[in-house]
Amino acid sequence: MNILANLNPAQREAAEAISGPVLILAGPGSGKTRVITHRVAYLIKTCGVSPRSIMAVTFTNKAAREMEERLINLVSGSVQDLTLGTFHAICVRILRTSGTVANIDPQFVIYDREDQISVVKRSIQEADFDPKQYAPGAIIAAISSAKSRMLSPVEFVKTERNYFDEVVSRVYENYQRILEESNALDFDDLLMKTVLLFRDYPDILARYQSRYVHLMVDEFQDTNLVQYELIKQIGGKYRNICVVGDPDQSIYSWRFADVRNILNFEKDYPDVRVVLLEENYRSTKTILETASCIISANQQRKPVNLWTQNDEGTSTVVVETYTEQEEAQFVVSEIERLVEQGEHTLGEYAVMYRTNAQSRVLEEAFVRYGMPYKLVAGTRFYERREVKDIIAYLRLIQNPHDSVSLMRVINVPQRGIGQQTQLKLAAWAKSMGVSQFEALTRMNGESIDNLKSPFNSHISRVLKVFSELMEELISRSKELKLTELFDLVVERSGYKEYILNEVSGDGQERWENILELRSVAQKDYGDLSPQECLAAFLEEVTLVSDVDGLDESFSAVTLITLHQAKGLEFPVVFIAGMEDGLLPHFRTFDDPMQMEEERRLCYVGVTRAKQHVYLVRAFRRSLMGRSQVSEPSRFLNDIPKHLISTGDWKDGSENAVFPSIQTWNKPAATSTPTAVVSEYQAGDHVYHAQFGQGVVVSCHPVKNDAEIVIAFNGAVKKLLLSFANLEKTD
DNA sequence: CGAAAGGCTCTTTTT
DNA sequence: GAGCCTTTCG
Repeated sequence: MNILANLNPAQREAAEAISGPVLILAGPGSGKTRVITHRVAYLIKTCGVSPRSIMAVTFTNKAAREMEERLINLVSGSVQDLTLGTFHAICVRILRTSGTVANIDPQFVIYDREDQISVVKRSIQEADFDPKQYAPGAIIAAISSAKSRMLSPVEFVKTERNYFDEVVSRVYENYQRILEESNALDFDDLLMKTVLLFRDYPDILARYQSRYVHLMVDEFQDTNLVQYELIKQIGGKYRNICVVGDPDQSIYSWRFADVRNILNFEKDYPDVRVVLLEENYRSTKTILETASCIISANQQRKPVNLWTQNDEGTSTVVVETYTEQEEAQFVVSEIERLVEQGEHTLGEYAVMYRTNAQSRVLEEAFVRYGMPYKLVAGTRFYERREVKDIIAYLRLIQNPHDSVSLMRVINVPQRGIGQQTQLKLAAWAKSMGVSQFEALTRMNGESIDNLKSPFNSHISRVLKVFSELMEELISRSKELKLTELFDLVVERSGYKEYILNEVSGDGQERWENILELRSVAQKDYGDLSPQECLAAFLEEVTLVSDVDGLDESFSAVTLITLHQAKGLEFPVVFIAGMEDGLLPHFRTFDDPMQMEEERRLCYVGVTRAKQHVYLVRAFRRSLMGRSQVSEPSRFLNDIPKHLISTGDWKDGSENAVFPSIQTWNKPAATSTPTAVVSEYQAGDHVYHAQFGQGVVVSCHPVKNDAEIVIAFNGAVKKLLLSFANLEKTD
């Protein structure tokens, strides 16, 4: 059987070009993923290349997982030895296995954004700057920018151009020192340290170069210079490098991704073979034309010729509502209307938006209607306080030098180790030149250079209890299975008791999040040693991307940011918040380059759709508390009138009177008497028409109604009692 | 030391 | 409208 039989000529050319550098410029919906997977399958099956010799880089872990699944089907065999994952995940593996020579302790932990903020704050203070004067975010961005150019603190100093740079360089110096002392790497370090490792140790690079005969990189338009360099290094021997991208979908320049990588690729590899994928298989002609008109207004771009054999399809629907609440109601009721007409199932709808803040109002509407939805990374699971606390304990066990985690949990639950004590501990450790944890272990024993412990006997005892707790956990971690260790941590730290007795009353919910984290730890990590399991678990929870958690096992409307939507497709797409100030975002108004990126973002959104696109906006919207009036998105002006319909719910005139909510709403909310509330109690079994069987977690009155939280199979939902239409069951 | 209360500033997008 | 920080009091 010919693996490439079902590809069109251009796709086949791209898949067959296995030697030398290849650049695939793939428009949206042109079967890019298909080409990549078939290319790998072709290498393995037809050309007899060992999976071990292939590295394929994807943008998210989800994309990697899907590619693996498809490959298993295509090659009907194991692809275990294939190196497949994100740049970050691949670099972690390289650094853990080969980094020791470059002084990288394989037990390193990875600092995420929140950890970075905490380190930057400390760094600002240590540099004697006013922490209120400099936004940690801005400094992190500057440091990240430096690392994306592979500048160490020392090298960064030489590039200083203004006072802010000077501030940054001094903070950067502290920041990097704290990371080193903590045996921690941030996201940028993972990439940069790998490139430096290869640069400084050619023999190690040579090993990887010989192994990876074939390299492939997806979403190449969103790679940064370090990632480019890494590919150049590893592919240096065989030069069989295939990169796939679309400049029109470059939307991560704020993360220092650089589209110029595509141009440079053609320069660095003059013998490159360029393949254009221009036939779109995803969208209707109308959708494709709408998208083309939006993107064509960009100045900095080469024209491309996208086309499709698909039908004309329906008009692009442009809708204006009065407020963002009505916008949300329109979206939900429109979906309901379409579903009732038999147009697609709920899982085939997506609602996209520019900012995460927009999701809340949308979510509320879905809850009120009792319509199932999935919010991609709503209040991101791994960023929740209780989840991060437990992760911090586990990180501390893996790597006791991790000062951010230490400071996070040393007094959670409260152990009487307050801020003053923590500051003293930090200062004492610094004076001895050891990590804070090491200082703790010296509480009673000998101190270095006669630097005696600064604590009184009471505090000393409290600190000793904590350090003994950690030492016990560390020693048990060497023999216990991951879930056993997890349970031990939660019990012995006192965290379980602490969280369940929270005064705020959401202790139960937080505890359930911890149990959910535990279920991740429960998964099969193969036959790794306890230490390796712990490392694998921590790596997984740090490098997850939000879309990775997108659950496709049940049918519900997807709520997602435009950035997260990249690479996905849905039959029906709503883009909410089509307003100047939101899309394009007002922070981009004074920068033409950024403005072009906003346009690309809009293009990405529209091109996700297969059948129908709705562009929705609200006339009035509250932003940061204030209610503001906004103009329609300037991008709407670029869509020719003949592609648009404004829907029949509005009379079309500029000053239309907006229909009252009731015209699209379900029957008005009949207020539920408070007495009914007590009808439901935690533990009751109930039935819901869409979610099925569930158990009541909590129920409390709000205004004339009640908010009821129910655990359904696999998902916990918060519903408004009057809309939920519950049936009590036994 | 810790809990509670009040005041402050933001909010783009994320591996 | 929320999360973070500071202040205040016990």
